[in-house]
Amino acid sequence: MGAVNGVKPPSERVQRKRGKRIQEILTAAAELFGERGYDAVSLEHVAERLDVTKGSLYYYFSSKDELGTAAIETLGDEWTARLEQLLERTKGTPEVRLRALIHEHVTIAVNDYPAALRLFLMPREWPSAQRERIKELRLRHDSLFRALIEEGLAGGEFTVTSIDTVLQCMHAAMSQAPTWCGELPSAARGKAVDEVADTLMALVHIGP
Amino acid sequence: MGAVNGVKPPSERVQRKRGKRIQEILTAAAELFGERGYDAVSLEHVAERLDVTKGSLYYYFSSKDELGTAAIETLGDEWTARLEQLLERTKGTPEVRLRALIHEHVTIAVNDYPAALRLFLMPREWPSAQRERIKELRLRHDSLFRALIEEGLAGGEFTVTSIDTVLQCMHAAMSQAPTWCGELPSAARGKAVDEVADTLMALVHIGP
DNA sequence: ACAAAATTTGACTCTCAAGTCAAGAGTTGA
DNA sequence: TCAACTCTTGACTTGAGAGTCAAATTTTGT
Repeated sequence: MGAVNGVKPPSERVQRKRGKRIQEILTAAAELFGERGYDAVSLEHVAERLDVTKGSLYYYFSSKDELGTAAIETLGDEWTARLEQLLERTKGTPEVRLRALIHEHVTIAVNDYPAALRLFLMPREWPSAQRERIKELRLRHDSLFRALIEEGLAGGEFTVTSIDTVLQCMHAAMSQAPTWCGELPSAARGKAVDEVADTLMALVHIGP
Repeated sequence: MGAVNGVKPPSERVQRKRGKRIQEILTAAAELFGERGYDAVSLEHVAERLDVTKGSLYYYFSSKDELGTAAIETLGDEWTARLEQLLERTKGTPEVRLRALIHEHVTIAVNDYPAALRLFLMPREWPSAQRERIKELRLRHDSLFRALIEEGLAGGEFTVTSIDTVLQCMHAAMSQAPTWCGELPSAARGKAVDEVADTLMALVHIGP
């Protein structure tokens, strides 16, 4: 009864090539979305950066939303990986490590993806089909911060009113940072990022 | 030499009426932009809310950007006025007053204009012609917070690394609040807003 | 009541970006 | 080499929203 599948599967080599192409597209798209935001980037922009035409993109992705979601996922993975690496090479108290994490996160945002964070913070911009996926990404990312804060709380180094609220405030501030640090002359940026990190550390040290 | 102005100026009553109409339009537009953001609202939406057609809006404003800027101005004025009123009726230490200010600000954002704050925070969304105007609005608004913080610093109640950074972080967090508080069942919102206020107060009490 | 002025309408144009697709170019493997 | 498959092209359709405008409607002042 099962119909015999009449078409050959593509060879492995061809599949690998396809996978590579998809990665190239996702990287280009992630960069653009991260620089200018989802709505502001058209598929022609993405195609242009790759020196192809829009039509090709539709050969790999069936819609802008599908490409967009996949690209954000790529971006999120890379970002999280960089933060994890940072944590691996940073030893010390939760205080020291949390500060380093914040600093790295803001640095990535300011230097590499000035518009990326609002993609994660604002589900409003996304078609509802992709919301859940975005939330998951956000959660994984959040967990790096959360784990450190919990560790600090357990050790009595940190105090907070509500850990969720602290996380939300922290992320909000870090997401906004590119907007204001981006305007600064690059000489002043380093200092600005440091100040953000110092200031945000206050969130886990409630009152006198 | 001066050419005689051959056209009658409209009567005062007519002018007042025109002014009122403009206010109606601005109010409707400010509500919509505040709820859904600038790009997501078309002039047809605005017109629909007023039970007229798009064409009428162009009788009063020459472009969407002009209407948009004016509407944001209206919204900003109203918002600032509410905050000023709050301060008038709240006496006490800078600590008490700053907390009340934050609380009120977040409450307005969450209840009335969930998408409004990003219009102020993200110059990116605006055509460059309007940027400066928006920044001024933001500045006036900021000054309420800044004044209180400076007062607290002078009195030795507060400590900060950088007052500008604190303000930026505070605004970023308050702007984000509607996104996450909005998802909560309305019973939990009050508590959430309180926690945001408590948490943000930590920003002006830099640690031990 | 009526002419002039103010306002509103709705049909129109323009532009931009998403999405489609048949035909052509390039690759692969026998 | 050649047939089948993979990929790319560019011209196309479609839809949404900004902006225009002459004509119709409503308001105003006399």
